Amino acid sequence: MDSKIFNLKSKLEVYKAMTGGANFADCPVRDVIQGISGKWSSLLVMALAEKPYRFGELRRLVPDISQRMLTQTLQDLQRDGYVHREVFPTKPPSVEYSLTDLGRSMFLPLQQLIQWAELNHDAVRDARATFDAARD
Amino acid sequence: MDSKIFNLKSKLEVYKAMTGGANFADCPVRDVIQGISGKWSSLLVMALAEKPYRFGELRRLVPDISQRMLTQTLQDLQRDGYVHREVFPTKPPSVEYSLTDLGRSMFLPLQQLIQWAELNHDAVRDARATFDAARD
DNA sequence: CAGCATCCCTCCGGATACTG
DNA sequence: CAGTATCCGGAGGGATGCTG
Repeated sequence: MDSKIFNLKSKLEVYKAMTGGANFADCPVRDVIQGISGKWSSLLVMALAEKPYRFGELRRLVPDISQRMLTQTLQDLQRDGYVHREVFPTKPPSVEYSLTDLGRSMFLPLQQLIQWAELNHDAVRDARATFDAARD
Repeated sequence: MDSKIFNLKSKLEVYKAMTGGANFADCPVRDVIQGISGKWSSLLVMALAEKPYRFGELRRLVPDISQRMLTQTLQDLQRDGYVHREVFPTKPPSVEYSLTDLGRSMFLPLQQLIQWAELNHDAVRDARATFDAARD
């Protein structure tokens, strides 16, 4: 596999590009992956990619998420600019969550990974079982 | 955004497809994302996508990884079938790590995400700064 | 050279109870 | 309805020392 796919010239640059130097927060790849690596993040992005949802709807859509984690994950996604939060001053109030343009553009490559995961999950599971069996 | 992109028909199926029912380990997407969401996983996959490396080479390539985490991450990647480990019975022994076919096929969608991350990392950082500033 | 073992500590995420 | 506040157990990950 050609290193040109990274637009990088040396091993050192591979590392620098990944880490952004020495600072963890400046590493683009890990920073982005971190943002969707939460237990519920990809699930919620996937749901919101379909259409906007309200808080309670998401709660019913994903029954086994705690409301603490739903709140926190949505806040994290909003903080990173993936999700837009709109409050309607009704009584009682309702809040609608939707993907931003940034969120939708991020969902495109994420979707590639999702499709790969659905297609190759069995292979990963098999590899894991084989590895564990060999380790006896 | 059309729900057909998921090959799913209803909200319930969205959830079931993500979770695989009730079992976390059976959820393809989270399971795969989990596998590359470690602090060093994507970094090592990216390095090995360039060419095979030996243990010590990876250590020098990524100076600030502890050898404990290098060992463990490589084992995890090997367990999931992404990485092949080959021991050469020299003295002292040398071990070469390389991507498997499964690892290379997984790297293709991952690369899409990597490219997106490099292009849009600034936007994410800006969104984060704006959000934090507004929260005062 | 390429690991394994041990200690330790932070942070993610679950359970529960309470508000505007 | 849509959150906040608090407590707590377990997993992820760093530092250090030892081995074939």
